[in-house]
Amino acid sequence: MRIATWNVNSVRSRVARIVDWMVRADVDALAMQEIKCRDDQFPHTEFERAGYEVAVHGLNQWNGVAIASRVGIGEVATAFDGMPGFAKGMEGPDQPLEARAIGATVGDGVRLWSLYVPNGRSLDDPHYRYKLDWLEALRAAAAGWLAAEPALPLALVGDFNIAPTDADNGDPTIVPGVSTHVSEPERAAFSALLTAGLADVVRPIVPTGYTYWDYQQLRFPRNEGLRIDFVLASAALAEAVTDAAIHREERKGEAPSDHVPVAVDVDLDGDEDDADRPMVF
DNA sequence: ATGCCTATTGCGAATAGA
Repeated sequence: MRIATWNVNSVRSRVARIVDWMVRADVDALAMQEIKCRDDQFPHTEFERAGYEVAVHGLNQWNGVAIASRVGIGEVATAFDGMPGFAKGMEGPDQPLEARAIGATVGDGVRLWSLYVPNGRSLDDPHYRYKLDWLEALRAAAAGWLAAEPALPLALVGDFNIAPTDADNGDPTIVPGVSTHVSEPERAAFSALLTAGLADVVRPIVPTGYTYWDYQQLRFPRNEGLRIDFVLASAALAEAVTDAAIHREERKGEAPSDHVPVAVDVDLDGDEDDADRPMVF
């Protein structure tokens, strides 16, 4: 089974491009972030015509996540336990939840979460505290799932809005000590996910390369990007990974997202069916 | 060229992104 994650930066503005890629890249299940619409605005027909069922969690024009699958989709959840909310100018525990997480079981029992981690905005913004709290709640939830079922094939995928190492930051405007995405608390929060039993399964196979380039200042032609989109897998899933790719070519051409898809092949039943499927087209 | 920000709301300027 081939699973992928992609911050699409509005599903309505580039639905043809997204579905074309899914078909061309032979993707079985795609986790999307920043769909920027509600379920009733989502372009369901285009996905269905290509053979995908979609579970959507979108509240308004901001954020929004979805999972498209042609290998079944069930047990949909639109938040994880303990997930904090946020509203500008509000403090305290009653802030509304945003559409930043959707979980579903796809294929042969893979528990897939499409995650859009808060940006943080700046180190002194309340959104930054929210980002750290959100990540800690995610860690606690994932630790709970794995404690209950150590052999669970769990995938936490999406836009984590953190460049975990300096090698993941090629953008000269993102400065350690000044900018979000590279601060020590953010990197510690990411590292805590790994300690909780999740592994970045792309980096060992694709050791270099970014997943995001700002639209401004020729960031893509200059290759001044960030690696902030990840596939984090539990041990049971990580050992079944047979290939991975960052689809850099999706940053080219007409009206691209500022992020590119990241895809992983998993072979849970060990039959190596995917061994001869080309990863990049 | 892989090209100089982009999407949404709503009709223009604000918000958000990272």
